[in-house]
Amino acid sequence: MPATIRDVASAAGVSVASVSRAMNGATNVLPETRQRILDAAKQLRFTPSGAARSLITRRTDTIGALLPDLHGEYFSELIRGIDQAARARGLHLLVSSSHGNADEAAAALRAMNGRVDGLLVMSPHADAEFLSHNLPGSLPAVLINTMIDLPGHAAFAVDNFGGARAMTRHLVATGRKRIAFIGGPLDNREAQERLRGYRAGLRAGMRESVFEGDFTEASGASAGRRIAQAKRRPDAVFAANDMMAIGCLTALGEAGLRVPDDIALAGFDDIPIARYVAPALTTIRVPIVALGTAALDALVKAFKTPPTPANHTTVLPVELVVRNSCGAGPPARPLPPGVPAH
Amino acid sequence: MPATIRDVASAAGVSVASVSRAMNGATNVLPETRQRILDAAKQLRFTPSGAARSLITRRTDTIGALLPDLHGEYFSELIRGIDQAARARGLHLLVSSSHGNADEAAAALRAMNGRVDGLLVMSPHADAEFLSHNLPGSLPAVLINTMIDLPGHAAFAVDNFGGARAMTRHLVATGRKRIAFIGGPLDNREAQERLRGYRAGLRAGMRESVFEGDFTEASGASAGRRIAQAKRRPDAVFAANDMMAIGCLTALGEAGLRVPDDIALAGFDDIPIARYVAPALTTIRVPIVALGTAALDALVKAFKTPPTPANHTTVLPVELVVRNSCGAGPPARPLPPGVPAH
DNA sequence: TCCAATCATGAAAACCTTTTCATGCCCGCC
DNA sequence: GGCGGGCATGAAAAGGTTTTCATGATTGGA
Repeated sequence: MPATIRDVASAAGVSVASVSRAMNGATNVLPETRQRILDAAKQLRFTPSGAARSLITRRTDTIGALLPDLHGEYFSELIRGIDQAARARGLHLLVSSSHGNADEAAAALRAMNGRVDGLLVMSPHADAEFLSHNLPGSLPAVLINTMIDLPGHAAFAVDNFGGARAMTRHLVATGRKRIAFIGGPLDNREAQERLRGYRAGLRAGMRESVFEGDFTEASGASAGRRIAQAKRRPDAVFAANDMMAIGCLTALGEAGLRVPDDIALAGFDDIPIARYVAPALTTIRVPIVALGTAALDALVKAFKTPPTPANHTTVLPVELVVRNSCGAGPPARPLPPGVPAH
Repeated sequence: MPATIRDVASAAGVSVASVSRAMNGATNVLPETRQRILDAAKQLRFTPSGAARSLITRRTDTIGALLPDLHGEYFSELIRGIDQAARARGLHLLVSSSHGNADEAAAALRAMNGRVDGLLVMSPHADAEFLSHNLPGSLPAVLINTMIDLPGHAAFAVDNFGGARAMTRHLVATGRKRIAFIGGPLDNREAQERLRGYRAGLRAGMRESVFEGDFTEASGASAGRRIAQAKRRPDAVFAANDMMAIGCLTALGEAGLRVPDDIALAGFDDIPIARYVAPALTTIRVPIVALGTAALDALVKAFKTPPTPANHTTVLPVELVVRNSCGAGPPARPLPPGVPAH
């Protein structure tokens, strides 16, 4: 039985309208009356109900984020970007994660209606039809990391194809002959693009060699073990994301292979941890934080100007970051501490 | 202008009550009527307004989490634990982060009222008075990582003192003579406890040596530089959290010091990255994920049984994890890949 | 001195849903 | 054949706030 605005009104001997005015800082209330109201409110520990308020206001000051997952360095960074931009605008964040199947995702989408002013959707396996069916009508939404063209919705993605091609070409250019690829989930659009980039980056005549993975460290380790035992062992491994590369790194080390001397290794994403592993991971830098802030900014913009029927999908550029794991790293880099100078 | 329940009702030629019943799966509606209603709802893309619904229902199926920050490995893990438990119960997560000052935190707390069924509060600098003043009355709340005793609220914390003491004792036991400590923010309760534990772990006669830090990697690096140049250089550094230890590791390496040969290094938290740095970081394992799930579980329990006036604060045990950065790591551990066997 | 205008305040509608209670129908049973 | 009971449905209240409109008082000017 929390105190309501009525309780405050009767305690202060005024009408609910005056309480509302006083609480919201309207000017047209006598200073003396306002003080009486504020005192009563404090005494009763009154806090306006967000539900009631946003029912009438039609504003929640909250944006919803539908993400495939909430943990791990990638999403941590993404949320950081979103949160940063949201806080700058005084918006709250309602997060919803991990929708294995479409029904769950649809339910989550529905549950958001009326609790948020807009939606940030990153759903790697959702297609255009699913979204256009399940996105609550008239709720602004911005799509993240999907190549879907959904008229009326802004979308942001990173250049997965270009990045993977650049990395593959880099490995080719540094003399690697047999480049293996550890892929992501088959139904994941980003993973598909990266695989496509890998293929495009191979030199004519090179044989592709794709190992299965699912973006987890464990799957990278498993692929790494298979790679270490391959009859004709690759001299380079390109993992579709950093976590798999790190798993692979461990597995290769345990198999007695030296990175990068025996085998080069590269990842994708440039999550913070990539700099810290030994050897430091060559990877493709994805502007994860910027992705989050850009998406939120676009969403806020959509609040003001109703989205044009033409969709606008922005592809953020990525960047090749060469470190030591591919053998082409800057020799000037100081040795990792703890490693004998030898 | 989203469709409301009224639109659906008139489209299907029934009353709003029937629509509500049909949408919520009540049994007492004729199959034929239900189908007509569901069709109309789908056609109009009707989604019930969460605000209106939770206004009358007095349930939001959402829990609010007030955290000091959202990014970084520590919070990523914490959120993971919370999200895991929340999803298992079909609850949503409204997160709010980074409240530099008390006013912001109070505002965030107020904004949650009426939008959540319960609160998870981790606010390292909030004291009991602040909380008892600003926690919306009658909203169940669970406190995380605070030693505050707030009657009627469950609280969870980790054994910061015991962990820090154990680590210090371990360094002492492995023969370190001059152990420096890099502290966290002065107003942070956890940091205070860890400092206290460090002091308690030193052997009588050992001089304490505390360097300033703020839990960030940069502050750890800065402390590391000062340590490397100290006139009587410590032979061990115990950082109050892993990120500072990692910053320190880099700084020590750049100063030409070898870890652990020249100087031992230890952290606190055992965030995932601690295993990957070279040398792997000796640290205190904090059950971060368990902390999150336990807190959420306790909150859900508080929904059912009104909290007893007696408060119940649970201290989770921590564990010493010895790796290579303190020179006492298991020699059996395979060399990090890429490091010449030498 | 009177009228108009300004201003603080209150009454009530509106937001959208759930739920209780009433109504009317049909069926089965005595 | 009449009556009670079960059942589908509708009308209306409730939930807590904001906001519009009306009201009454006070002030300033003519």
